[in-house]
Amino acid sequence: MDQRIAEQTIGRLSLYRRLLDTLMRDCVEHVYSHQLAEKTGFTSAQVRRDLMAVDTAGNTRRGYDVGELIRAIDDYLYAPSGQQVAVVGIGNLGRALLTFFSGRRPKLSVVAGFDVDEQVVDRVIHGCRVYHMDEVDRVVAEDEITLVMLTVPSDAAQPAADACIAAGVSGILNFAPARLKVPPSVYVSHVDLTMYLEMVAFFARQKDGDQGD
Amino acid sequence: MDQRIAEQTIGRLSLYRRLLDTLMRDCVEHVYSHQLAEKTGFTSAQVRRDLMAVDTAGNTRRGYDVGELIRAIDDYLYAPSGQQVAVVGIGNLGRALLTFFSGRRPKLSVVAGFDVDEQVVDRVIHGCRVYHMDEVDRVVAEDEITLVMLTVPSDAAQPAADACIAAGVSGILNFAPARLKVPPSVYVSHVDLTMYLEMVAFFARQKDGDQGD
DNA sequence: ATTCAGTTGTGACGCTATTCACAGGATAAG
DNA sequence: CTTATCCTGTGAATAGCGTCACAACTGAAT
Repeated sequence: MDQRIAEQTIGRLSLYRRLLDTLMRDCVEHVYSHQLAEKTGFTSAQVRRDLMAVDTAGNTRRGYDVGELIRAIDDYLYAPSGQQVAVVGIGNLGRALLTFFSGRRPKLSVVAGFDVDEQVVDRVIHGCRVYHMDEVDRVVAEDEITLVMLTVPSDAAQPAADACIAAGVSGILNFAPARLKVPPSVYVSHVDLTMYLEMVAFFARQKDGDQGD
Repeated sequence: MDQRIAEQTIGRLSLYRRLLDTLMRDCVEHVYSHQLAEKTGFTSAQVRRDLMAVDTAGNTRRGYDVGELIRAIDDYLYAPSGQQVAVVGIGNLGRALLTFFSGRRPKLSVVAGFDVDEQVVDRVIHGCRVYHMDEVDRVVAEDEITLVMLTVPSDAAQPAADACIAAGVSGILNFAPARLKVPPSVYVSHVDLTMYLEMVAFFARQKDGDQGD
């Protein structure tokens, strides 16, 4: 974790990492930067630039060794012991996330859910126990949860985030359509579905207008 | 829809637009760029720069008129008649999106779902009829659907996208962890949940290491 | 041994988005 | 009417990211 690294680079590394899994499964041993570029839609220079961040060295004739590259990206991207994640807000979206992430990435385990609705508290969804928000301090400490995905209604987002931060969470993936204020020691990323849909609507319309290109 | 506009600008305009709704509800009549900046976390210069794209003029003493600004952003961002949206892939995430967008933005109505599973086909979820993928051509034409949200398993993503494009869709919001190849007349945006979570994991860890700032 | 084709790693460059900074303008107060 | 204040709109400067292009290298073929 040496110097300042661009968010975009981390995003692309995560993408390469997933692609490498499929290559590994297909028993591919080596891969060129231009092949990774082809599959991701970036340029080969971009791929090589990104891989400079991780501790690896491509062979100038065979490209990158798939196994070695996976190890290098894993070392760079993931905590050795993994990180535990909770979903806060067990509505439709929260449930979908519990299902989606169940066993998807080995180093990121979703281990708990939180809600305030007695109807879902104490239920087990996809192997995850749902706790009442009142228990967030205890459960976050006990299960060493460092990350939460926040899927509560927008007016509940800030208080819920505050509670999680007080409990010791250091990263929040926020799905509520509200901007969170957090101390500088906490990292927040906003996944704003409404914004994404409006962006697609705008640019799709623009493409329709331009007819092609 | 004049000249080339940055994707980020459109995203921020969508954000300002939503914020303005709450101001309007609170009967606020005028707003300064620095107030919008405060609420969104951008700089006031950024806000003013973004608003240059839309047809509006702030008053140098009172700031922007809230109603006037809403009108200007709406004119710029939305098709006068609105756009119809479909959800393709009615799993947990698809259902969550149907619920989430139900009546959320007046100019973007989710009007249909598609799936291949006979168990969900013909059911009505949150006011949306679910059709079989075989009917995509007919339904897209009849309901004038121009956008889809794609929430199918990753190996079904490309064929599903191709079918939608053939039916006339011009914008795709793809939630499947797969990069889509589409003709240049179609706009695609990838919402890669795994990537977002891994980014949060990385930067949260980095903040933990740095202890603050 | 030599040549050759095709790759990596990276300094230099260029482009685009953001921020700075200030001229010009509106309003309220005196 | 004049002054003081605090805003907007925007040209210019800056920063950040991605691309170019090429030296250095590898291994296969001859």
